[in-house]
Amino acid sequence: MTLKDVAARAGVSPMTASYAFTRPARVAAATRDRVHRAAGELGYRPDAVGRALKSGRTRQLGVVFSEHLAYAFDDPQAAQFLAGVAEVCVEEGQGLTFIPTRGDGDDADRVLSAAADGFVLWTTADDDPVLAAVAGDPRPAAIQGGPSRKGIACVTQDDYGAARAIAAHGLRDGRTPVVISFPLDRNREQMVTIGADLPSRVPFPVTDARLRGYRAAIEEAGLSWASTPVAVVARNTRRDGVEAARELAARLAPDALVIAMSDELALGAHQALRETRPEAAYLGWDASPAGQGLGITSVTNPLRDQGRRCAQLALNPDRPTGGEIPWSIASGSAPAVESR
Amino acid sequence: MTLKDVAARAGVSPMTASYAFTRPARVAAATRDRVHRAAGELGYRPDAVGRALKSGRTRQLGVVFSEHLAYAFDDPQAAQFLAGVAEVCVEEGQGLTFIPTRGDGDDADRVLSAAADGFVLWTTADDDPVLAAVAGDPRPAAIQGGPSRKGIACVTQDDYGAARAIAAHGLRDGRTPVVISFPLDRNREQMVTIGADLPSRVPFPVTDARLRGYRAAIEEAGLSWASTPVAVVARNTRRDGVEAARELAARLAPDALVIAMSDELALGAHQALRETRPEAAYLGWDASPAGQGLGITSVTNPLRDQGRRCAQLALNPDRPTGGEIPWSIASGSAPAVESR
DNA sequence: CTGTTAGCGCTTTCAT
DNA sequence: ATGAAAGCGCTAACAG
Repeated sequence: MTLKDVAARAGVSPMTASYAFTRPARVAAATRDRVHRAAGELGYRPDAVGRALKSGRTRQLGVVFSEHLAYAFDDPQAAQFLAGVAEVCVEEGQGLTFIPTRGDGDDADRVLSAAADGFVLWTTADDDPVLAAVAGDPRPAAIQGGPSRKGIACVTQDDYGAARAIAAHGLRDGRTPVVISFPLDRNREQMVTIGADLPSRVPFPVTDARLRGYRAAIEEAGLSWASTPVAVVARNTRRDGVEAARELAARLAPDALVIAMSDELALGAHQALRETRPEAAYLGWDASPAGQGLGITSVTNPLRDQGRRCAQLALNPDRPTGGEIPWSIASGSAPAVESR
Repeated sequence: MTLKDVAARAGVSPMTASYAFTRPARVAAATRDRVHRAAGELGYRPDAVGRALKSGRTRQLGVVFSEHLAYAFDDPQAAQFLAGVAEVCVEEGQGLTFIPTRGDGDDADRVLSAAADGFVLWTTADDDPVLAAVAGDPRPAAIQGGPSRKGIACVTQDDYGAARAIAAHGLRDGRTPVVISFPLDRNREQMVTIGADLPSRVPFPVTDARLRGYRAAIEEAGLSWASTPVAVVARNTRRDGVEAARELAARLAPDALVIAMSDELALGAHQALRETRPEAAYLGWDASPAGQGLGITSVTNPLRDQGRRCAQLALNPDRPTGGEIPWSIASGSAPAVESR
């Protein structure tokens, strides 16, 4: 069932048959119908691989998560982002290919070898080899959250400004802060430390910016960043939030302000501390419905829209970018039963 | 940067260069190193398209959601399923391609034209043309939740038995049931009706089986299925659960049993009715953490594992299937503040 | 409006 | 252990 067979059956050349599918207008209506009928009778479908080889375009957008791929689906924020990417792919008639990375040395090769016309990356570390590989590839690419690189369009919100603003908001009535942070490096080592012992620069740009923002607000509130407890999680899950809160428990004032880098982590902390620290307050990120429902104050983060923008940039790099990613602080209202 | 260039630079034939990558053992170590060095210097990466054309294998698994593709990422259960699929793809060194469907007549062609060696489908309706198309294609395929078709391996739990069991459990102490159901057809029309007015057969097999299970339990409890209110949602989201509950409100006894087909829907109903029907009880499906935390009783549904199985079946159709998908009834514990 | 030519990058014979 | 020939399915460029 190749195009040649269809052409033979329709009594035309393969070229005409090809045009009947790809440029219907270029072929006389009668001929076109004959070709389509022949194709139907033979059960012919154009072959994407042959088409891609000749045309040089795969009509696929490659999506790279430099993590164990399954995590992408476990993280609700990543899922929102992917939903936005998928929307654009559907609108533009493009396919969506996930490029699995395994964390071994071949990841960069795997990405570059992929059958894709452009790439969308989920935020990663400065030293991720995939980043350098994609930056050096001529195909267009966009990344959510950074790091920023020449050759890769960067779509992100002002993490520093938002972190500083939400922490200042949370600290306005004199609470004592603790921080629950995303991982500090690609080893994802879980630990509890203090501000003074953090590295001066974290390779994940989102994490780095948020830490700097929290620090600025804490110091501007007249508190000591150096002695602020910081729990570092391995992954952005509720479970890790629970564990982080448990490990921080000894250092928690009754009126603690738990500053978490995501609603998932804040929700985990809330779950862990509900009983023992009923007066604690929580800051998160992404303003999830669950977080809002439990009274967690959060930074809004339109990840679906960022997914849309990344996909658009990776498909049509020349289109205008669309300006800043907006954010605001959403103060969730605690459920009635808890406001006693 | 084609393989020919690498071969020329390494002073070997293209064949030898090819083998140096695909069958390293078939080439003398010295030659192999020379080829690899030449490739490194030239920045060569094998081209997936050329490879696929000649070998006839794309090393990609195609995933089809016969919905607006973005919904796949909005539904936490679908995300779990995808996480399982992705895990297997990473383990097997396969790529993962989403095949977007648009709901138009070309979906079947799009799926069959895709560059994929096998297909994984998310549960769909009996009359979905994609189903027939994939069944008629020689490539292996697996579907979660059915419908079952020759040529497509079906991975599903016993929805009828589980629905009957959980409904019987919920009805054991005399509550009055209402049902919140997934859509009844591909139009996804939202509505409120009663058991008597439901079609005798729903084209979505999962929905059909669960409705039949609920009906059996309700009738076995001596209640009237015909007069049981049934709200039908358009999509499996919390928001739709809220709306369904609001529309049912007038028909709700104080001690109502809200039988929802998912935890998402049950959570929405719980949110809508918390204030006005504090004594109501809720049944869901999938035993999500959020549902368990709010005391929703639910059927466990290992969707991640089903994703793994589907991927394995679509990649290695000869491997053993692995037996039944287990389920049990998980009774969430309501938070302390509500158990008064 | 339709056909001819040529070749995209790679790998499966089969020979050396 | 290596190479030569051939072609996977399709379409850009150019004729006719």
